[in-house]
Amino acid sequence: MTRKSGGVGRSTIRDVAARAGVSASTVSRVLGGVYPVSAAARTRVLRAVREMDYVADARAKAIAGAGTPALAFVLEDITGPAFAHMARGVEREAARLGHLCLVCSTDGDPRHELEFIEMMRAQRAAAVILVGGAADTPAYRERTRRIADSLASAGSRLVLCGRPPLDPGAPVTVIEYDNEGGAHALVTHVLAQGHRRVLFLGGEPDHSTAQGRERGYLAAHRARGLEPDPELLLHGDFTRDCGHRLMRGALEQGLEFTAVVAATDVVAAGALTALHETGLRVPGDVSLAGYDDVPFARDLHPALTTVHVPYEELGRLAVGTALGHGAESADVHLLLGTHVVVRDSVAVVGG
Amino acid sequence: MTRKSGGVGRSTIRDVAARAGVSASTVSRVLGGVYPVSAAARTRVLRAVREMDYVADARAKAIAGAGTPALAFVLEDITGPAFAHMARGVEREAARLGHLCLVCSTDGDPRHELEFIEMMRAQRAAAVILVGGAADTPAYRERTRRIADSLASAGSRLVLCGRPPLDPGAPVTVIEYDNEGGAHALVTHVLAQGHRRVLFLGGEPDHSTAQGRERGYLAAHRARGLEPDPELLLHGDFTRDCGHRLMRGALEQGLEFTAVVAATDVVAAGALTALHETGLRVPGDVSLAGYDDVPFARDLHPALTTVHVPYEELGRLAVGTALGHGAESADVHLLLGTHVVVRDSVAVVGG
DNA sequence: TTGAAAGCGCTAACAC
DNA sequence: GTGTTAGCGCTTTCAA
Repeated sequence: MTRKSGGVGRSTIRDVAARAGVSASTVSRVLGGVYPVSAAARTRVLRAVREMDYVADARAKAIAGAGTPALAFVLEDITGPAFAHMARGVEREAARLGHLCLVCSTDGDPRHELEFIEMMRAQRAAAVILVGGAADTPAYRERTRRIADSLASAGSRLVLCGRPPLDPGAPVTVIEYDNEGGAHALVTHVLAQGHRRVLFLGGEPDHSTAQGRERGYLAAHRARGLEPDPELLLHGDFTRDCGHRLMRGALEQGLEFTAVVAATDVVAAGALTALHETGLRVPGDVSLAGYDDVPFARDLHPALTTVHVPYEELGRLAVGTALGHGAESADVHLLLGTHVVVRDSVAVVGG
Repeated sequence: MTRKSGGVGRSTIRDVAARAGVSASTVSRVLGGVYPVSAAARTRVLRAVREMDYVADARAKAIAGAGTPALAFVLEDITGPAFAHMARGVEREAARLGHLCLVCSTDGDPRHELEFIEMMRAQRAAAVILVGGAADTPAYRERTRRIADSLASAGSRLVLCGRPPLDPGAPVTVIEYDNEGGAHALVTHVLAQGHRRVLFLGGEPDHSTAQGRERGYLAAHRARGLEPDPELLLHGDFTRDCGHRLMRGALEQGLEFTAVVAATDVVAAGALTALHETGLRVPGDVSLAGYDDVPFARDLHPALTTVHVPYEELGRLAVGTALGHGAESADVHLLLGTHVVVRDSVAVVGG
């Protein structure tokens, strides 16, 4: 007796069939809503379904070739505001398209990342979306390329969302945003206020996001015929504490500067507090700018001048493009624009 | 010819078996790592697996009774800092225990919630975790009770994380934190600074979280023999804009108060900006407190006095307790403590 | 319109 | 040790 009869334990399509006095195929057809079924049978089946509170096992369905595959996304830390917004974009678009979402946090450990990707591959996810920047090294490219191939050969697809692209030919969808352009515009704005010694604060030096923004910082200087003092580049990570620590350090060392551009708004928040603690006025004594335009940026005091990044849109597009085409379609590479949001934390130098 | 031979499309355990010159069972045994297999066979199998980049289909595994079921969590909006921290707790603990996580955002719409829960039930998730407060109405209790029963009868389990509990006897795990106690302590602290007209700002009036905090606000007053003016209770929602709008409104109307306690830190952030815009000094002219102790609270200016809630722990416990026991185990109900974090935004009245 | 039967990819009980 | 066989819960031919 393999049949489980009682109320406990999920009921199967055969239980429903028995109760409705039809065959399993008929139940399947009713639930699928496709094939012709007599009104009488349909009614009896639906009643049985309701009475038993039956839901078809999605995994069995999937294995039998029906059902919509899940979407997977992997990020570093869901509590980061930028990550969270990309996640929201992914999640919303997936829901709109009827897909379930699998999610994993790596805490920045590439080994976890690999493990997770294996799991998602085992789940036969329609696509695996890697969210957020990474160290853009040869090792990264090789490892990620291998993941892309492996996913592709399993009928799935890799999507890089806000992450360094791979060498041409890799079966991958890339949705980026313009770190360099945004930083260029922002720093240009700062320089236009007369600042000449602008600190660049935070960000891991080999991280693609930090590098892009730093390139913009440099380019903006050079476009004005300026060559920034290398001492003004202070690296660390992307945390609030890093911004705080670096800022204090710079102040205590007596480093000279009139403005600071932080790698992210979160870093800027820490820096701002350090500035306040030192008794410096922003932007009276020193100007400060961030990057990301996270929600709390406008409630800092002064409201933070920053660069807006369409994070949610990024996530949405990642899903849309990944699902929108078969494996042989052209490999999409999108670059979304950013723009400066001028608020109150940057002022004319000496003003 | 049902066998797909080429490189495209996932390969099956039988493909691996054929390549290694063994039966499918042997492959299964090698991969499962349990049964005795000859070294020779094991080697050949592992080589084939590597060469074909094979990963067993987790869904087929699951359906055959092996594999670890996924965990599901449903929240309103992943970009809310409090939600995000609970999500992190859930996700980390799930990962530690080897479970995958399914995630859904409802945008606060109970219909979406129901839809999602159906999907998770179809996935045969080990547990469905509902994250975040809700309107605690009879309809809520009934609906949620039905969900709990339905999940239980399918061998899954409902977990309420930071959400109103159900009537006794419901097959549900509840992990709450002390909204009322935290608010009581916070408001007591504010009153101790001599404030007598304390605004309570934001939060949907029928939302369990807001209600709990409001109860604490009231209780703290009454414990001092004070009866707060009903006019000082300003309802809305949990957004930054609500805090901003409500605060401006109160100021423009000339409502009298010397301190404001916001329903959340996010609401407090909006209120703080409104205060600044009006030229009022905090805490010189008016004191301000929040609730949640989100990361940006200490980078507001002045740093925000608030109530710390162990959100991540909440999520972690939700997973742990849900998975830790069979269906017939005692129905856990935990209430986690909170504590006031005194920073700089509340001062002695008139100080 | 319907049921029986085969099959999806995997595991596990049962021989050999 | 290893292969054969019989499921897991579902969909989908194929006949009837």
